[in-house]
Amino acid sequence: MNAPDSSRSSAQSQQARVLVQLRDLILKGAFAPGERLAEIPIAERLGASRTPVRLAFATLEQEGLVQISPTGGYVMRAFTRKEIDDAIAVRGTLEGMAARLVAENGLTRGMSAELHALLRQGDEALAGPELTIDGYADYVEMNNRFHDLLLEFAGNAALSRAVEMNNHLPFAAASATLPMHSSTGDGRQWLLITHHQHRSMVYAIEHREGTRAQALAIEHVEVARLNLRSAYEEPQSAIEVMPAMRLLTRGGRTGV
Amino acid sequence: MNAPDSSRSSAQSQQARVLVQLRDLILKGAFAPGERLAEIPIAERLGASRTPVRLAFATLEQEGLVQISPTGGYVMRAFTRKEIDDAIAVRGTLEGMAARLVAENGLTRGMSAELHALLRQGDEALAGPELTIDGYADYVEMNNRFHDLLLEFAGNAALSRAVEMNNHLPFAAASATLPMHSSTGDGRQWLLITHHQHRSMVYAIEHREGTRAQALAIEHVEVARLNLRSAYEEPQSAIEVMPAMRLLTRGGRTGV
DNA sequence: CTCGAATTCAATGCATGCAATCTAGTTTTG
DNA sequence: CAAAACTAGATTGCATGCATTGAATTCGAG
Repeated sequence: MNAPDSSRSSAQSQQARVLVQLRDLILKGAFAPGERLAEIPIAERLGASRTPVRLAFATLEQEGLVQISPTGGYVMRAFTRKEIDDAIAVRGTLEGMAARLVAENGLTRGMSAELHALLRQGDEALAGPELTIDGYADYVEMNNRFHDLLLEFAGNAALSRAVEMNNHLPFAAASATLPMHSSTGDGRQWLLITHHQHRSMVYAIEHREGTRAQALAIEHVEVARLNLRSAYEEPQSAIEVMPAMRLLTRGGRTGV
Repeated sequence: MNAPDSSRSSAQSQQARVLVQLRDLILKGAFAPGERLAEIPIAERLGASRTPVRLAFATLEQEGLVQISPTGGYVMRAFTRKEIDDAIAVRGTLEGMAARLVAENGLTRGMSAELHALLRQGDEALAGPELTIDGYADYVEMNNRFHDLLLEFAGNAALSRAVEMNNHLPFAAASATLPMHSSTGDGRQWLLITHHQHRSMVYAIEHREGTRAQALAIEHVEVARLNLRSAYEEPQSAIEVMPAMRLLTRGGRTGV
C-alpha cells in the first residue's frame, strides 16, 4: 500500500534482501507465535513479489524460525525456554570443541596477536568505573569477533556451520544474551566475568591446555544461561531491550 | 518435453518430492564437482517446473550440498577429505554430548528396553561366522536407529537439529561410512567393534557414567574415520559402493 | 595463424496468472 | 437456539512469460 520502493536501489538480489529483512522482522518480534505468515502482505511490506518471499521462507524454515503449516504456508514458530536453554548448551559444546581444537593445533604469532588485541579492546571497554553505552557496544562487538575468531582458528568448516546454524535461533547467539543487563548496575560485573573467561581461554590455548580451554568455553555460555534466566524474571523490562522475548512461550509447549 | 509425469500421482507436494529426488541424485554422484546445476534440465528430468527446483536449491544450499555461483545459479560443491573428516569429528562431539545427557538424565524402563532390543538385534545380525548381506542390512538399520534413539532420549531439539544438519554432508552420517567394507572379510570385525562400543555406551548410560558415555560416543566415530581413510586407499572399489566418492576432491581445494 | 572484440544465445531472477484448496461466514435445519 | 452444511472469498502451490545478465561463438584484424 505504501509503495515501499525505498532501498530498491540496493545492488544485491531481491532474494537476499528479503531474507535479511524478513529475518530481522521476525527477530524483532513483528509476528506473534503461531501467527500465519501470509505471503502477499509480507511481499508488499518488503517491496517484492511473492517469489523471493517464498524463497526466504524456505531458508527461514531451515533455520528453524518458521514452521510449515500442515495446511500449507508458513507459521511463526514459538520457542520454549527449554529450547533456548538447550541451544545455548549446544553452542557451549561446539565452542568448547573449537577452543580445544585451537589449543591442540596451536596458534600462529598472528593469531595470538589478534586475540590479545581483542582482550585489550575488552579492557578498554570496561576500563572506567561505570559502563558507558559506547563501552558496552564496544564490548559486544569485541565479544562477537572473539567468538568468530576462535571458530575461524579451529579451521573446521562443519563446526563453523553448526554454530552458525545454531545461532540463528533467538537468544542462542553469543551476543544475544549480553545486552539485557547493560543498563542495570550489575551489567558491568557480568562483563568482567566473561572477559576474565576470555582471557583465561586465551591463556589456556596458548599453553596448549586443550581440556581446560574446552571446559572454559563450556562454562562461558553458562553466563548466557544465567542472563536469560534473569530476563525471564523481569519479562516486561526485558521485552523492551529484546523484542524477540515475545517469541517465547510461557508454558512448555512449542507453538503447534 | 518428454513429460515424465510418472510418480506424478504422489500425494506430497512437488517441492518435497523434487527436494528428495534432487538430494538423492546429488548423493548418488549424478553431478560432477563444480558442475553447473542448470534449472531447466533438472526440472525436466524430475518432471516439475523450475519453481520447485529453485526451492529445492535453496534448501540444498543451506544443507551445504550445493553452492551459489557468484554469477548466479547454483554449482555442485566439492568436498575435501578434511571437510568430511571434520564433519565426522563434529558428529562425534554432538553425539558425545547426547550420550552424556542421556546418562545424566537417566533412562526410563522403556528407553532401556528399546536400547537393549537394538543390542540384541545387532547380536543377531552378527551372529553367524560369516556376515550375510541381510545381516549387514539389519546391522545398518539397527545402527541408524541406535543413533537416532540416543538423540531422541537426549531431549535436546537444538542438538538433534545440529546432528541432522551435519548428516546432510556426504559420508558424515552414522551409516554412511559403514557399508564400504561389507564385502571384504574384515567388515565383520569392524561391526563387532562398533557393536561392542554400542553395548558399552548403553552400560555407561545405565550406570549414569556420563563422561564415559561421552568418551565412548566420541571414540565411536573414529571407526567411521578409519573406514573413510581406507576407502581413500582404494578409490576405484569404493566408488562402486559409494558413488558420492566422486564428490571428493583429490587435493586440498574446495571446488571454486 | 592467433588473439581480441562484438554479437548472439541461453539461463537466471523475478513477477504474475491460474487452478486447487483451505477458511470463514452465512444460512438452513433439527 | 445450536449445530451442521453450503457458499463465497482468499491464499497457496505451481507454471510460465519477460527482461536482464552472463557465457560462448564467430568474425575480423594484426
